[in-house]
Amino acid sequence: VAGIEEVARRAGVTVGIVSRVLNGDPTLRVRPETRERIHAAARDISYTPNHAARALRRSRVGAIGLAVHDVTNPVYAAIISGAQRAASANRVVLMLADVPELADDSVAFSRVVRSGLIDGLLLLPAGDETDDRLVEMASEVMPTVVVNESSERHGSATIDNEAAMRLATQHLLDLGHREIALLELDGGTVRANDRTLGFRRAMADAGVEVRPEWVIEGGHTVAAGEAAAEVLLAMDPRPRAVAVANVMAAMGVIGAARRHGVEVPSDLSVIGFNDLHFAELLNPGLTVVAPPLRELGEAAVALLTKQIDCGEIEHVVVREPASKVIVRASTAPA
Amino acid sequence: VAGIEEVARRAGVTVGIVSRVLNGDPTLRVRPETRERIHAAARDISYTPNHAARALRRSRVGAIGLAVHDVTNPVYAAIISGAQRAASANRVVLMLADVPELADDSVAFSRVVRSGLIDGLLLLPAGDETDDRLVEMASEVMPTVVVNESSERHGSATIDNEAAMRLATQHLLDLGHREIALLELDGGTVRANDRTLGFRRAMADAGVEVRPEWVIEGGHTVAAGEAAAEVLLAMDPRPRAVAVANVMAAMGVIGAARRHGVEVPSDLSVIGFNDLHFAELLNPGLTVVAPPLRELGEAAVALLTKQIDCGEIEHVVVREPASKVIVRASTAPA
DNA sequence: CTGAAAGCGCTTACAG
DNA sequence: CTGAAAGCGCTTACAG
Repeated sequence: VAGIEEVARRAGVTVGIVSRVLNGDPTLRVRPETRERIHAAARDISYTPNHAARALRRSRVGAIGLAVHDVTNPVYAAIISGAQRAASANRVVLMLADVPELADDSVAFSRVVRSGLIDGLLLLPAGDETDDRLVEMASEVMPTVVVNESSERHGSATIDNEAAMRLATQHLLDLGHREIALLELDGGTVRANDRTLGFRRAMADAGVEVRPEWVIEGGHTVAAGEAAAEVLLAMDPRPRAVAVANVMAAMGVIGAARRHGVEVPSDLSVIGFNDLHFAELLNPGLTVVAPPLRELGEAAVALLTKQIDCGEIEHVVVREPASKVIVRASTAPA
Repeated sequence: VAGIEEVARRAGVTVGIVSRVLNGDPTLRVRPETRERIHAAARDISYTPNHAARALRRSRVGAIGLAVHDVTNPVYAAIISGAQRAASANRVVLMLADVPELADDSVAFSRVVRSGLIDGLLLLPAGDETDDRLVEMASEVMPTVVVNESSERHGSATIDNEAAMRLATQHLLDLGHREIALLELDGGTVRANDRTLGFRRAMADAGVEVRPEWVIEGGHTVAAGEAAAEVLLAMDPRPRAVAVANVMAAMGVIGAARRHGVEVPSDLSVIGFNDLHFAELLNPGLTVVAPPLRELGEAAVALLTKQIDCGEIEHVVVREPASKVIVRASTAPA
């Protein structure tokens, strides 16, 4: 792997000139001919600047980290893929990291965050205290932005959770439902509150009463959703529709309903929050409200890049494209 | 972020000594007292060696790349998570990359592969020509190992596809099935052949005839599996069980069966290849043969690390733990 | 036992 | 218009 020295030798100039030509230094005046020779030489040997050397000199690496709780969680897929796309477009490399590992293993934290391996960190919190610890630790050392959750003191990129949940609820209302339950998101996060708020607003706007006992915590796992659904299905009277603030929990609801002999959607309509690439393949296919998660991932990268460049902490709410309801088979008219 | 200079200043020694003490240079003799002062100083300021400086000096980065076609493909989840775990254990950073991007965008390829950003590359081929191109390009520049597919000329880590498929087929045979079809994997890869071979071996060993028209290509997507199932279900006579060499295709089979009014499992037993975290949640829950994919990811990292260290190309087949059939609701006695 | 110095491959003021 | 040189933060032969 030949270096800049070799390019300089071939072009008959010094390495300084090569560097400035290849980096497009505007203050540099060279004859077009020299410039051409340099480009040709670089092309000939497929010259690629050494990453480490450049990073060391510039004290800027061209890489950002994305810390998630579980790479394999399908809910993160769209965000990760949006972030990856934006990173590529910005000529920045994206590195996946593990939140629990980073938070609990100080060697791992040092290696990834303190060593200058990355210029900034994107953090996708799940809602437990590990997240808070990590974001505090990281933000002391480098630009950090929280993704999918609001944050006062740190940069943050979110979707409009309230609007999305209002939309989901509206879908049930539009189908003629009035006996609607809510399975709230757990974790006490801002997004959990916003989703509950969206539900209540939609219900209030439609003049439909919210029965307090029909608003319970549904968690963010299949098991938690199942457990919550058990409670709901044992009630009398029982709701005829349920808005679930998390898609995993919504899957759990369908499973519990099946076991209870409750038909979805004829006995119970279910709508989840966030789309999944396999939502269509469930039985029944799961109706969801799909917020712009891919765009959220993209926006988060843009925000972090900006924060790395300018140092200013900003907050962004991604509203484009608007969330939309993807109607599948788990919801039906009342 | 303080550097080695600061540690040296605090400990009252030169940076050379600090470096050698902290890196555990065995040829170095220092008084325990000095050693202790150095460690204390490093601890005090939470000294972390600068990644770029160290990489530049050592010409060894401590990072490896993992190129996949689609980060969000749930089939890769277990492999990725195994690789991530092994990377952490080896104090190596894992970077996710996109196969098509790397193969088709020479700037991206240079930035990731030729710049010394990573020490080696893991490649998870999907079976198209992009993979071949990328593995050729990459292996010329750095240690490269192919994951989940055999390769003569490059390092490779695979599972025992034949044994796994034999197991899947055996499960159907054990249930008393004789009219068994096979949906082959597409792509003409070694693993595709091995899976087909496993099916044929199991059938031969059981003395059950394989009907040629019941062996067709099922692809590796839901849509392809559906299409293949349509063909199968239109046949007369029609198979009562089907072994599918890919799990996405198996999901497609279930969908197609449902639309045709063919009950799974009472009219048709279906077993897929590879587990999915949501296989349980499908309806019916999908029976699969689950090879040790997480261990495959781990082994791949180990192999690449070794290849980076010693330069020798090796091949490994991961057989521990053995593949196992996870019985769910999509298979039933004949 | 410890220090001084070269050098990894770049970028960028500073001279000419 | 172009060259020579310093320096980013480390590691490691080489001297003392």
